Amino acid sequence: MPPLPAMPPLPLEPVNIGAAAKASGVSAKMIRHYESIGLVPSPGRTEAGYRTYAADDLHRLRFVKRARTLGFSIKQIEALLALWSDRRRSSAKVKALTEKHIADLEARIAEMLAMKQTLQHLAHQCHGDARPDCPIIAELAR
Amino acid sequence: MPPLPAMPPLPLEPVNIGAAAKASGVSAKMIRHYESIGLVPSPGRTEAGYRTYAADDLHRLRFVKRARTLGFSIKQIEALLALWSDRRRSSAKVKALTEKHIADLEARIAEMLAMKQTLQHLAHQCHGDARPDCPIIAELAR
DNA sequence: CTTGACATTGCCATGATGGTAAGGTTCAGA
DNA sequence: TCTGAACCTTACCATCATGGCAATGTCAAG
Repeated sequence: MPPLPAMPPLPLEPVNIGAAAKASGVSAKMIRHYESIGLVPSPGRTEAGYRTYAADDLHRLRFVKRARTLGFSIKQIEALLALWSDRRRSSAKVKALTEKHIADLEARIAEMLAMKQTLQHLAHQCHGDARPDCPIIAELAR
Repeated sequence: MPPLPAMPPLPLEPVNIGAAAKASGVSAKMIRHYESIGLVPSPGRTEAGYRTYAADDLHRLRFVKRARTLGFSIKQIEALLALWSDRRRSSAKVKALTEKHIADLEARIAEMLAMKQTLQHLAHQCHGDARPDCPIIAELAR
């Protein structure tokens, strides 16, 4: 499956938060959260106080969702949203932000690969039977 | 550098939390935290209420530190500590726990590699100049 | 005796998300 | 028309591992 799966068409009419969640892939809980931290603007409200999301809002939520799926942090998404709505943006800025994120990912991947290597090495040396001798424990207790 | 670097010899005399932090590589803050959640036992106290760590305590803290360095969660370390002090443990249990952790690592690594792949693909297509056209933004806004 | 380096507890923050509780609204069906 | 289900609201707590700060107490050296 592709990392950024296609989604069903957005509703044209303003919808409540539940439908917005379904349409965007962002949980209602997180939609409210994103609003509270200012990542997405406060949507309209019905007379009863229900949030109503127009096509624009849903579009933005989807953008956020896709960026999260690619592992961008909220702060980075803030920047990406600003660049998105800036018609005079330079693609260089977007690319730089993305490459920073790629570098972060690579660092974390390398760290975890190193852990994995060590662990596999240790696990390989471990009999894994009923006896207590265990190079894994021995290494931790070294 | 090796994932589990050798450490200086442990002090033989009981020490205060600052020296325990230096000797174990665990911050004083985290030592107190581990105590509060029961991961390590409450150490002795001086009359003034200062915690005093004996060689045994320091050994245990080092064990925790090494396990954290390998990415084990606190819950897993709890189990590892129990196995460590169980002379009738089966190495199979240690190995199983370790392999579970390896599998978790692999899953996270795979997820991040997928992100990285997609991002690199997009970044590669992006001019990265002063113009606003940007396939990265386009993909997010799709 | 003062000063500086240490120790104590307690609270708040991170990042992104989930849960739960206590209440109000809307709508469809009996 | 009533009622119940399914929705919505806010507000708080939890996760996981860690850091920071504040107010206060202790110890050792000058």
